[in-house]
Amino acid sequence: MSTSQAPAAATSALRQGLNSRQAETARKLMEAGLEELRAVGHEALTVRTVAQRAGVSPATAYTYLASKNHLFAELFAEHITDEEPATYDAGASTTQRVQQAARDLVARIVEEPELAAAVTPALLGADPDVARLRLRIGAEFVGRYDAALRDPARPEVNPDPAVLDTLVLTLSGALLQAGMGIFSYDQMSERLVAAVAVILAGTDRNGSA
Amino acid sequence: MSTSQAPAAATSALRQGLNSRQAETARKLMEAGLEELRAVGHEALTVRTVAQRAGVSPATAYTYLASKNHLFAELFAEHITDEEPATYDAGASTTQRVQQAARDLVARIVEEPELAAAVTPALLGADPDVARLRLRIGAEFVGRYDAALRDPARPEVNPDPAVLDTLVLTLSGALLQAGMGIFSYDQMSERLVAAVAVILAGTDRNGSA
DNA sequence: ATCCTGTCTGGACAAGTGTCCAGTTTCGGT
DNA sequence: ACCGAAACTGGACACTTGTCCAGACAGGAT
Repeated sequence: MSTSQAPAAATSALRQGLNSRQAETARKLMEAGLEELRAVGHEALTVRTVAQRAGVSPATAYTYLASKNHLFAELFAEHITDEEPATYDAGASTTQRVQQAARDLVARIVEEPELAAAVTPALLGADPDVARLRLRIGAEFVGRYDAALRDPARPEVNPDPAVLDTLVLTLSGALLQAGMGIFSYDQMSERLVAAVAVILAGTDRNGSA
Repeated sequence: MSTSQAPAAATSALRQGLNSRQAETARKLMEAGLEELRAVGHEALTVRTVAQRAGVSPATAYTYLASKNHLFAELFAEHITDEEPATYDAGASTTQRVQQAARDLVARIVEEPELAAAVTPALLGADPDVARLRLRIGAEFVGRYDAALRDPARPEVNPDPAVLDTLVLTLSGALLQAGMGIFSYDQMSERLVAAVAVILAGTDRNGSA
């Protein structure tokens, strides 16, 4: 009865309601997780090896990380979120802006190829921790395309939701197909840029390839 | 030295180069797999429970099924492939034909919701068996959209590959998002139909919403 | 009827995953 | 300097997954 293992909520928010000591442990685990991922890939990585690299016992690691998948989702969400928003050339057409957004996003993802490979299966899990992160990641995608779709001259008018949905669907699809190895993450960029051109061909009238 | 466990290739084609006895065992396993999937869902299903339901030892099951994921991929490929090709109304626009194709595909998928939920994560695995099936499934998707895109009056002219790619990306994306629980498989149909309208808005000139 | 080839069985096995708990360390407050 | 609460440790645990092998079994050819 002298312990209370779980920080804050039992299986929740890695970065919420942690005191400084816990925050430090969590940070070490995240960093070790990314290093381990780069070093051995997502297949070989286990929560225990991450714990070891972080200089922490497996039991401790499990109080912060519900699972391997949770770690991957957390790392990916952080990676994709930690980027300054793009600024678009004033003269760019909608198509050009959205294509830029797609390229930026893919570039960011490709920076950590192992993470990209790890996250797609991870996000499909049923863990509540993962579910929360899925929403955050999805929101980030929507936010980026939404921003790119807005006319710089009139940023208050909302983009067509059907177009936005379709763009996000192609992005998810590209992520899935790259995750499956149907095409490389390098080719992903071209595919998405082409898809953007197709999708906006009916809407945007000055800039589709 | 008295055995040769693996049928044909060590870890390959479930339906190729099997003699009648093996084919019978394989069939029993596939049927039992689908029943088990319906009964307990893909989380609880294990190769061992499928073996038991099929009246076969676990060791035998493992000579046909490399893994749970392999089973799911095999079942899904069979399910999606075993359907008579749609016929389209002669007067239908390209958009209408493609929307019909999307609806048919989703309808087919929704027939076995547990299978749909199981297959998305399964297809992301690295097993060679799964990789083979991924290609077959992908080809089926492409084939259906390709057929729907062709003008019934001039079926020999190939559809724009960029449009075809984009359609397949949205389909994969919808599958992924439904697999993640972002929307239900019921909503999937609407989303895809809307996406088709957006994608073909620039191309097809008589039938987009 | 017998043999031979190949399929199937039963059970043991190693490896990995997440849980649990009793005990130790750390650190802030008094 | 001490005390108590909270974080961490080490190790055992139950469970699942896929592999392996020696032997039992069936079915067709001779």
